[in-house]
Amino acid sequence: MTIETTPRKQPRQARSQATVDALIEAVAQVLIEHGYEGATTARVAERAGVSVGSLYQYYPNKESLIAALIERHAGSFVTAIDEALAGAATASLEEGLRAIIRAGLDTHRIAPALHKILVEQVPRVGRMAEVMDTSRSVAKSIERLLRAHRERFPPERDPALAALVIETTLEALTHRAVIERPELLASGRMEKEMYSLLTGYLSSPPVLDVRSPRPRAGRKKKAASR
Amino acid sequence: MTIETTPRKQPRQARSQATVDALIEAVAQVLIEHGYEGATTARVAERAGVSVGSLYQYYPNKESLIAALIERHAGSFVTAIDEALAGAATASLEEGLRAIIRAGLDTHRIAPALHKILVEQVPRVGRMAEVMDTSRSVAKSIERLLRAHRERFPPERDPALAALVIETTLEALTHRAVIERPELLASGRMEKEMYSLLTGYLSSPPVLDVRSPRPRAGRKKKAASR
Amino acid sequence: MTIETTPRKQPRQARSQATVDALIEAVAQVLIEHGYEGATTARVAERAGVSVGSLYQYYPNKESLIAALIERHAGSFVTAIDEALAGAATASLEEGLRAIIRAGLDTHRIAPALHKILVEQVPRVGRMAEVMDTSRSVAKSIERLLRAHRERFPPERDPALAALVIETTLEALTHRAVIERPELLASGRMEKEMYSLLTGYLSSPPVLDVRSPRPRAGRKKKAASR
Amino acid sequence: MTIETTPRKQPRQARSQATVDALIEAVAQVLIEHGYEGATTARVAERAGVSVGSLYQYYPNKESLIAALIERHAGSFVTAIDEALAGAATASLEEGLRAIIRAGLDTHRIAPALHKILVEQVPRVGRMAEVMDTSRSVAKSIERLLRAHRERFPPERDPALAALVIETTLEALTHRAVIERPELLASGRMEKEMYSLLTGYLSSPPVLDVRSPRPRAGRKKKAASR
DNA sequence: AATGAATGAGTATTCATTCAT
DNA sequence: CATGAATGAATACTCATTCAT
Repeated sequence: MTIETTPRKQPRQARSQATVDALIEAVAQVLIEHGYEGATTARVAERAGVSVGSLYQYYPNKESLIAALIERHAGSFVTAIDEALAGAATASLEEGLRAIIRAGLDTHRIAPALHKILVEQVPRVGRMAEVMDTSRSVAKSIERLLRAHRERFPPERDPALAALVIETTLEALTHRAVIERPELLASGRMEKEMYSLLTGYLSSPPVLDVRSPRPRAGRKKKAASR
Repeated sequence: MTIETTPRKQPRQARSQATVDALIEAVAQVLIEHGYEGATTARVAERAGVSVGSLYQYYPNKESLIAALIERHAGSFVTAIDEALAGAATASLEEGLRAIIRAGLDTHRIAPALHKILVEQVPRVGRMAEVMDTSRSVAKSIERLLRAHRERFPPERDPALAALVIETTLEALTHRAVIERPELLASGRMEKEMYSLLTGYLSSPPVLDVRSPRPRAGRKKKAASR
Repeated sequence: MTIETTPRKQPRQARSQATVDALIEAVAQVLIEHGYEGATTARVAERAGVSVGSLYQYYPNKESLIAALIERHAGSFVTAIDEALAGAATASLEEGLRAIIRAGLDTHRIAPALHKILVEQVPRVGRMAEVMDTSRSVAKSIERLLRAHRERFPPERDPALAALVIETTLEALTHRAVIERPELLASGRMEKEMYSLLTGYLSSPPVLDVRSPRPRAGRKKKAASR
Repeated sequence: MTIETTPRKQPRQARSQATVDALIEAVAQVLIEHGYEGATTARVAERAGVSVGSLYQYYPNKESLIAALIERHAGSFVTAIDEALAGAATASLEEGLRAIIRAGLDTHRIAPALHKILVEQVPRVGRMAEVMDTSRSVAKSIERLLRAHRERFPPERDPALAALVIETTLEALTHRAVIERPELLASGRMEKEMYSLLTGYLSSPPVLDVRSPRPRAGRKKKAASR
């Protein structure tokens, strides 16, 4: 009696595909217009120009419908990152970081309103939690980038952890900018800050002990005072 | 005809105060156990050991009840940060950063499960959006810290923007750690990474132009290659 | 954000029409059995043999459902009056009056119990107030009748005012008879009194001054003493 | 287990009486301001400046409270009519009618807003039905007036029935004027129409048979053509 | 007597989901 | 395959009434 959350059928006919597309497009629109609470199946179906019955023909429940929408967006995001890295992989670490930053910002620039809703209102529960989690995949890509430039970091640096940190911060900054400070996106300032943050982070030596800072901890102070 | 979201009455009798406390405690528990959607007023009232009627005697609607819970938590967070900075204000920039990091992590360590729910499931809509927004206040505090050490940064650095970046990243990293990688918290590794991130960011010179990186951009490379 | 009170959708399938009919019939019955306060949507739906959901598929709220019932009755009443007058328009004033009286009584004879509830318990508020107000329309019809026989009245008589008086009194008398003295209806006595009241009223000269009746105000006394 | 609807105690102390008065005054105000549905016991108590508990000290339930209000108003109305007739009893029939008309209008002029609510919104159910029925008493008074001038009517005229008709029409016209056409009250026009209606009615001979009107029914036509 | 906190049955309304046509 | 009518469990919220203080 577990709830199905995967699409019900792989539409093979053109008409079916059109319906599926219309539905996804419709959820997006309805989500933007009415918010998560206001996104009823009836409204989505109506907006898609099909009947509720048809909606359920392709998606077993509301969750799966929204999941599909998210999946598509998340997917395009992951793809963008990967492509960016693929293109820049051979290049320098800096090129790679820039590529990631730009890919992230670009993807979010497409449908900021939708992203806002997705981030702010859609509950990260059940299937949705999984689907919304592009982080792991993106983090993996970043980790790969870092490992490709292993010689640039001291051996104490854990690439997986650094990748997690980078992914998390980039995502958070992108969302905040998209949602609250779009002008920082347009002007390119956010991009600069992100770049500065990442290069600073990666060049900064791993902290040995944060808890008991020795008064004259030479290295740390120096690093910070530069 | 706007919806009231502020508590309904200031309880004057001791009995009332107990009811209010029980309610807040109950929402927290129910939220953790049943998630946002499952947090019905009936359940909360039952858990609090009072009647639904009593719930509505003090909170005009479900939203205001949850908002009250959030407010309390958010409040304690902001307070913690401010106290941390107050204590460290006279000290070095580094002390200040450490204090902020630790205050953030400490606050979230108290009720990570609740925080998870709050962050992942509670829709940032209406009143909730406001109440959940501690960022602005915290960012202000951070900005103050940065300005107090203005001589440490090149003039191009905008303290307000830097504060926004710091606040955003710290919050995101804290949440991620709390939610997905508690062991990073326990081991203190996350704390180190955060510190490294911030010091690196602040010591890294503001990027002049990200878009057209000149092949042999001496300074940047150097900074990054450290 | 005003409350909708008009029916939600025009049923297109035969099944729908049946549901709508069943609902209207059900409200009437429930109203009679349980009174206005006892007429819950659940009860109505149950009596109609449909689910609450179906009720709300056709009526956006309880008010609109009851309004629909009233509208139907009121409509049939207005129609009856108009038909009565249409048929009697060419005839004498007396024929017209008789027709109106009878139409009113006849309509109310159909469902006196329902009328009782409607008159006594349904609050004349919002939409209901409008819908219940057949008076204006009926008064207009009466006015038309009076004007058609203008030569029968002294010029001081204001047909609009007279129509209002006639409409009001007929309605009140009908209701009272229906509710408290059904035997007066059955015996035809009420009909006679109404006729007598109207003809007396219309033949009586408009009073010139009620406030300071001169002791031997010839005309008035005479008129009254007849 | 029948519901009590009579006041709970006869207050003997001055303070009690003040509370009772305040409560009655408060229901009236609340009724006017918020309508019947909006007249909650809490609101009434608050407006009266006492606690809900106190309200229930004097009235066993909401119904009895409103009933008390109605009773007071109705009582003053009946009293007014009776006094009017007592004073005019010895005088002519016309004087009596005028006195009744005026008494009715005067009473309603005092608190038209409250009357509107009472008539339109308060459900005539249970105790309320009784209390609202001043008609019987007033009709009795009118009947007495008519009998006192028995010689003025043909023996076929049933004084009880005529009284019922008069009472009903006067009440209805008064309410309508109060509610919808206050200007007719102010100008005195309604008073004239009422007088005209009553004298016309009483002077018009009882109709013998309404159903088969003889084409040349001399008397009736004459009466009407006046 | 007075207070006002507490009660909880009761109600309107929504919306994901099903299924006969 | 599509439709949209029908379902009914679930939920927020109200308010008359009680009763401990």
